[in-house]
Amino acid sequence: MKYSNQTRFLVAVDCIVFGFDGTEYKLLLIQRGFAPEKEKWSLMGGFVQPEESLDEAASRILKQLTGLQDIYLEEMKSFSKPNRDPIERVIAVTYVALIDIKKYQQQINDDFHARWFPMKELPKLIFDHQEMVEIALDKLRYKAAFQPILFELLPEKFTLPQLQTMYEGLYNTKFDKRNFTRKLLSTNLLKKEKDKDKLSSKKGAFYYSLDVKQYKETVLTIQKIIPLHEITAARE
Amino acid sequence: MKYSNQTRFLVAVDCIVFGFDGTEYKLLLIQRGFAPEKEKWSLMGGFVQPEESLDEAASRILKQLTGLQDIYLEEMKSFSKPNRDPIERVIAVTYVALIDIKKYQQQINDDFHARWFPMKELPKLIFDHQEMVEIALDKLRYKAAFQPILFELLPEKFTLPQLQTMYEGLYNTKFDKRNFTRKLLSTNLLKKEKDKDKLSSKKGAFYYSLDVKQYKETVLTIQKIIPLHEITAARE
DNA sequence: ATTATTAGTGTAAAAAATACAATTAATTTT
DNA sequence: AAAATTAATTGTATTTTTTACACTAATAAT
Repeated sequence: MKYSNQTRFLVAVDCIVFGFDGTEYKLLLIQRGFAPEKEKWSLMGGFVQPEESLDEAASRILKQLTGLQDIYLEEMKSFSKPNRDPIERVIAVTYVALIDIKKYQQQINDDFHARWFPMKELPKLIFDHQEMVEIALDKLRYKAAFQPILFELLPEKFTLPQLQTMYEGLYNTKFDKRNFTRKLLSTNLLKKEKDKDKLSSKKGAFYYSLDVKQYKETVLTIQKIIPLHEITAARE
Repeated sequence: MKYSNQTRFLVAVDCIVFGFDGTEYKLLLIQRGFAPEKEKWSLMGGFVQPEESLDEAASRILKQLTGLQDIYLEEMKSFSKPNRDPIERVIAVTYVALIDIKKYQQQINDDFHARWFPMKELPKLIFDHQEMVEIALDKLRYKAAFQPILFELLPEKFTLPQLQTMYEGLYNTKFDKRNFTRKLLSTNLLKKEKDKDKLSSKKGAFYYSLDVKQYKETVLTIQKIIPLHEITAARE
């Protein structure tokens, strides 16, 4: 027994993978391996398979691309204009992933020709992928203003100046460092380590790490991390 | 030219339609007209058609159900477990709509047997529709804490006590009325009318209306309407 | 030893949020 | 007509949060 007389569609998942290298935000792109638009830069995506949910499809695709599992991954929005793919109608559901660039290993499988691009130097992307990235970035700004999700971008140990650079980069602004660190420390998510990062200054900056227990308790809690007027454009 | 060897799927849109009658929140449900689960209560949904986007499909479905156009409607989340529909795999994308109950006309087409149910007296719903509603409600709580979207639920003219009841109902709490009205008036979204609603009290409460110009400028702006500790669960 | 560079820190003022209760307007009852 | 009832309306003082602002500390390079 089936639903008869209804059209069936190709459904794809496209992953918008953001990274942060301590200085700037980057986006992970691949060179598309098949026509149309072969060799053009593209988000990592793939067709949904018969026995997997969309979440599972997104995890599978991300694992293929990065070799990583258990990374931050969240459904964002569907893209479904009938002619968005010139070959055939494809309904795309996008997912946003946040990963620590340093954890990323160019995988077993280098078939994808994946590359990190600084957000300010993105190449032309296929189809509506540019729009997907823009919306994803806006939503990330919105979300990160209330929930401490940007920690997903950081390595185990990071410094307060790195943390601040990360937030300043997302909102394209400068924060006063006394007020910023006071705010972030007041979340109780940070544990001060004993050693310092000496790479970026003579004095060296103490490392901090995420208090994972606190984080798990708090990540779903709403906090005002960033002044609301910094959030400008699209949002959920 | 087509993408060969890929499985195609039925894609449906399901609409979670919230209303508020001045006292309590309600959900618009229909009795499903075909098997399986014929006659059971269900969200209003339908299959995506070949030449429409998902947004267009949602608008079409909502128009069929309510007779209304140009109502608040936003994509929420996909639901895609392979066996969520016992007949055949269907990937559902949900939309949330907010409508003024008083504008709703039981349509030309009464075929759907649509009915408003108080949120606290929902019947058993088919498939995963109950989960959809729960998630939608959580996301509405989140969103309404920052953007003045609940006005979509109100008629042209409403009173401050009604407004407060609406917010208190969503967050299942009580607000101090001096503080609450001060907060809402400070948004500059409200215009005081000359007449009063005499239905719910002897003294009568002045009507207010939405300043539509201000609203259009402000609706995408983030404001802290509700204390953050009132927001508990799911969010975008 | 001096210089250069970035990390780290405290306080006062302003703004926002909260706690709190008496008065007013109109209808209903006596 | 007076009294009682009911819900709407209104202000202030206190606490909390946010903002503005500048000097000292540590180390490497010269």
